[in-house]
Amino acid sequence: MTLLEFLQSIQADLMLDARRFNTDFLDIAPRTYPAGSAINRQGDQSTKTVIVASGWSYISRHLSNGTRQIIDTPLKGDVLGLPSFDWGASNSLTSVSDITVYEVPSQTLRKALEQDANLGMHFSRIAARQHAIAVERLTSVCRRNALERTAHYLLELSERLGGIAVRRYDCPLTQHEIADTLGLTQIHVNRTLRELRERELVSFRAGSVEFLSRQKLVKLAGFDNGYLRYNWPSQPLRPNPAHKPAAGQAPSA
Amino acid sequence: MTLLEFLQSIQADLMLDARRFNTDFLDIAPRTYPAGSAINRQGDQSTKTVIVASGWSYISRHLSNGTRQIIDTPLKGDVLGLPSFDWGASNSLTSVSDITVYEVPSQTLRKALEQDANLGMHFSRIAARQHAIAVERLTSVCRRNALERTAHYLLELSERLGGIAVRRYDCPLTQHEIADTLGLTQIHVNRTLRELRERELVSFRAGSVEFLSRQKLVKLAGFDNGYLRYNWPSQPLRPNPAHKPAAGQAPSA
DNA sequence: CGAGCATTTGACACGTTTCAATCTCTGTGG
DNA sequence: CCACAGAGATTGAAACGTGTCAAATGCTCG
Repeated sequence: MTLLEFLQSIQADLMLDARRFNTDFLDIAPRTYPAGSAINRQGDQSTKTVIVASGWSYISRHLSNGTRQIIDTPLKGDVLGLPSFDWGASNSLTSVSDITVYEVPSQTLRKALEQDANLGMHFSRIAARQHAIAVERLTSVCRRNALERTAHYLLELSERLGGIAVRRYDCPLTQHEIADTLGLTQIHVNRTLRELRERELVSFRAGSVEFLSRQKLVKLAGFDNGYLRYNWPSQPLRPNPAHKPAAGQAPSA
Repeated sequence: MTLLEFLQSIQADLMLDARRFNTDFLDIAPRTYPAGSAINRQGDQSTKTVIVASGWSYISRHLSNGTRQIIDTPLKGDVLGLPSFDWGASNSLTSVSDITVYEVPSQTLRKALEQDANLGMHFSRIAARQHAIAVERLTSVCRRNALERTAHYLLELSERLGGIAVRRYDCPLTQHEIADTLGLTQIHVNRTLRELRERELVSFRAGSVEFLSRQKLVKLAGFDNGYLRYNWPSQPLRPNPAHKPAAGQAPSA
């Protein structure tokens, strides 16, 4: 199996058990960390790319004033530390639950990139999506209040986990971690979640997120899932029957 | 001249007059827009990549609630609409001053990418830097107050314009545009700029930014320019004498 | 000279933070 | 089996930063 096929399979079908794949010959090691591990620390000179197989974690940056900002919570299929992204040096990766990741040495990636032009395009799409997520969060933090922002975030997580059909999902993030993600305080996240619950929009209690009225929530948050779509090219560099443009999800907003 | 050489030259030496280059045979058209033009509109199905040669502009996103968020103010040498980045559809590009850009058709880019493996790496580095800028802004907006945030932004612009040696620069952005960039109101940007001036840190009046005490400003903002460095690989895919890792700037913080 | 846009200033309102407790779990040791 | 500790969640009251509203000033261009 090529690295490209591996990436495509882990990302195309989120229901698959990642361990089904024989990745030995790819020089990719699946590795498990317990909850609360520092998989990468800001400042590390790491030279590996990490692909999330299962579990929750967060990417964070620590500021000189003592605070931290959570950049994103990568989910199954997300790729961290793309080639040329000097990622490990400036970001920490901490597991929230037990987590399984594939760690790809830079050398392996370099070779694979030389051999397969489509792989570069694939990484480019992944990078584009991650950038779109960061830009959407920036927009959210600047232009939406706490209620809209939290609603938007919970909707984004649901779509990234499995699409618009998801009615509820487990989320092990603490209110403090959500606060550090959305630029709020833990206390205000608490009040905001209460209001979302009292308005019968979403309920987030005991690690379980349940949508009560997804439609109203989408409207409140001004949520448009377009930015989460992988932008498959209409014509791959070489024939590639695996993916068509139509593979994207239908908009929910 | 190859596209890669063109990109390298326009980005390596910001002092060069971009019009010196003969770009005809690259199928790259230099094009000038007057101030206030909509070079790209959110929703356009554009299939071109834009390289900024000179002038100021901003990338913005419009929300359903009527507000807008300015994502970035690209400067000379910045590249917009990288391949796979479904950029034009979700972002607007508006000129603030008269601006000259190179517009590269997707087809040209596609061919160039197939011919030169280093070009893909080059774009990857550009994408990484843009992502780092977005992440730093997200961090800034979430964890710095108006004073620190504005200070940080003015420092970032100076470094992107010419490095730490820049004592003053012209900036045609209005307070309203800066507000839409930093997640503030125009009125509060005004108050903040006044305080920065009264504290004798930076002066921003009549389109001119002048550093009064860059050292104190860096400290106030918690500014570390590491995220602005292009992450040149230690070993390019093929020998490439033009760039070495040491080509980066020295940290200022 | 006046229109239009950007800037500047003041007073007040509001959203979010800060501070201080209390409450609810869950796991652990006596 | 219960007491306890510790982490997370919840609530209230007050403080603070930024937004909102309103108006005046300055600048530039026809």
